[in-house]
This record gives sequence, C-alpha cells and structure tokens, in this order.
Amino acid sequence: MSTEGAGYWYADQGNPGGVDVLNALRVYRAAEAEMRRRIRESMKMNETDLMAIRYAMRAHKAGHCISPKDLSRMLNISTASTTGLIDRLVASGHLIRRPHPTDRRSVEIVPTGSADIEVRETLGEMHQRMMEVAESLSTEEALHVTRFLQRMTSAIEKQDTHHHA
Amino acid sequence: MSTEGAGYWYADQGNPGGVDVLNALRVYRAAEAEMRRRIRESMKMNETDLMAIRYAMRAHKAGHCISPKDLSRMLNISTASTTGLIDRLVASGHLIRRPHPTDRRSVEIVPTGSADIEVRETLGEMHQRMMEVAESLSTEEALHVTRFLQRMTSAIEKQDTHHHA
DNA sequence: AATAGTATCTAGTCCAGCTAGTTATATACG
DNA sequence: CGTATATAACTAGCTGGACTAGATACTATT
Repeated sequence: MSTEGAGYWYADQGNPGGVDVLNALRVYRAAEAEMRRRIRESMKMNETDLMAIRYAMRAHKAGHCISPKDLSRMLNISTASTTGLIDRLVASGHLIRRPHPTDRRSVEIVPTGSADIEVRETLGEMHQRMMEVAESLSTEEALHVTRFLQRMTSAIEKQDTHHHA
Repeated sequence: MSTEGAGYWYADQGNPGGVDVLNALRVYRAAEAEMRRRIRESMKMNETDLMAIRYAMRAHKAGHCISPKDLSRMLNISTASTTGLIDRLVASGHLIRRPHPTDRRSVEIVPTGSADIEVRETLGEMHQRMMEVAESLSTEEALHVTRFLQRMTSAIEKQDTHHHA
C-alpha cells in the first residue's frame, strides 16, 4: 500500500488485484483479436490461411521441407481442406507447390518471395513494437511476467474431464 | 545475473529476456486457442455463438435488456446473421426470444437457465484456476504484469496505416 | 509380388457468414 | 395530423471454407 520502492501511479488509489490482472489480460486478448481481424482484412485472407503462410515461412527459413500433410496436422484441418487452402494460396501467389524431394507421392510447399514481403510489411512494425516492450522489462519484471503467463497456461490447459451428469 | 534477492530457478542459466517473454505469451495464446477449440467442441457451437451466450448472460445478470441488434453490434456480424445465430441458440435451448419491453419492433434476448448451468460447468473451474493464479500474485507482480499487458495492448493497437506502396 | 499404408486430390455436402429486400414500428417535421 | 424517413427483425438466396468419402499414385512390409 505504502509508496515504498517507487512512486507507482497505482499506489494512491490501491494496487491492482486479481480482477485487474484478469481484466488486463482480457483487454489484451480483445486487442489481439481485433488486430488479427485487421490483418485478415488487409491481406484478404482468413485466419487459417494466415497461419499456414506463417508456418510455411518459418519452416522455410529454418531450412525445413513441409508438405500439405504437415500443414493439415499443424492447422487441425482435414487433408482435403488443406488441398483447398493450398489451392487458394497458390492462386493468390503466396505459395508454390513443387515435387517433394524424397517422397514422390508428396508435394513440397514453399512460400514465395512476395508472401515474405507482404507478411513482413504487415506484421513487421507491430512485432518490432512488441519486442521493444518485452525488451524494456527489467530482469525482475520479465521474470514475473513469464511466470505469470506460464501459470496461466497451466490453468487453462488442465481440462476438467469429470462430466458429473 | 547473480542470485541476489531470491533463489530464482532462472538465475543459474540466465534470466528471461525479451524473446522469452514473447515466447511465453505465444505459448499462452496457443493454449487459449486450444482451450476455446475444446469448449466449442464440448458445447457443439462455434466461437460467435459462445460469445453471444456469454454476452447475453453478462447483460442479463447485470439487469440489462439486450436485443438482436445489440448482439449484432457486439459480435460485428450483420443483423441477418444475428437472426440465424439466435435461431440456432433458441433451437438448442440456450436463449429465448420475447417481446421487447419498450420497443415493439424489437425483441428481447434472454439466456435460459440451462445455458447458465452449461457455461458455468464448462468454464467455471477454469476461471477459478485463473483467478487463483491472478490472486496469488504479490502487489508488485500484479503491477508488473498489468503494466506489461497494457503496454502490449498499445503495441498491438497502434496500426501503421502508411501503405508505402 | 502382393498387400497394406500413406499422401494428395476430386466431388459433393454443410454451415455460418454475407447482401438485398420485406414488413412492422418509431420518430421527425411540414 | 399525416407523410417521409429511419430503424429492427426477418426471409431468400449466395458464397467461402470447412467436412466426408472415395480415387489415384506412390511407398513400405512381408
């Protein structure tokens, strides 16, 4: 309660409690959802397509070869839907298909240069800003935040499969 | 770096930096998305329907009267889609329609008791666990976490409308 | 060589969004 | 008052992106 430590702007009217923390988390979540909506709109594609491109780009940058099956697994959609998804992204010039280097049944999915540019332009500055915020934390703050997020993750992951009905 | 303060389990192999914080956030986000997928599956409804029910329940509990138009605004979908959504939720027994108390063009949307029970059963324990985590934070930790989330929210909300092409 | 397994694709269905247009009611104004 | 305009909900019909089932091509096993 007291102003010991530093003159935090919360101190005068009470410090944040559990409810405030959860509210901050809720507000953040809403902002993120809205941001994704904007991105989808500006790139004229849906959430799944966007995730697929980003996955493909990450894999490509890491030197991994990915196939439709990988996308399907990653996105939790059927292989049939994945075929459609890849069709769309090939048509829009974000991905290309080419023969898989080792398995002749399969196909390699590669992001095009324009996909890279587009994603970088759209997300780059925001990522930069987020990184700046993260980097600006003191060691102690970073510790508190990561611990909190990890514990929240566990709280969410624990599923209550009791079904008392 | 040193172990001054308390024997944090990070101390030996370095404290978390910006990247670790963002990673923790990413992991949390993934866990949350997965949780929502589970909920949708167990309640056999989509994201929008779930948001609609929760909004209706919150409004009802607060003693507010909501109409399809309110849902439409809140969910960012057309009034036509909202009609369909309410049809579904009325059919599944989660909502009822009744005449709006003041505007005879309109309709009041009220959550049923079973909706309340179902949501409470599905989300209650998880919310409980999340609240416990939030409540367990020290004043200082809560402050660090909320400040971080607020700053991340700003980082996300600032949209770069430059379009340098 | 035969059989089973795996990867992708095609065909056709479904669901939940959309737009456009209707009807009923409310509100503003000459 | 009565007429024009606005608003709320709904209907009809369309579309995109998911699904299942099944075809085809190849790989792996025995």
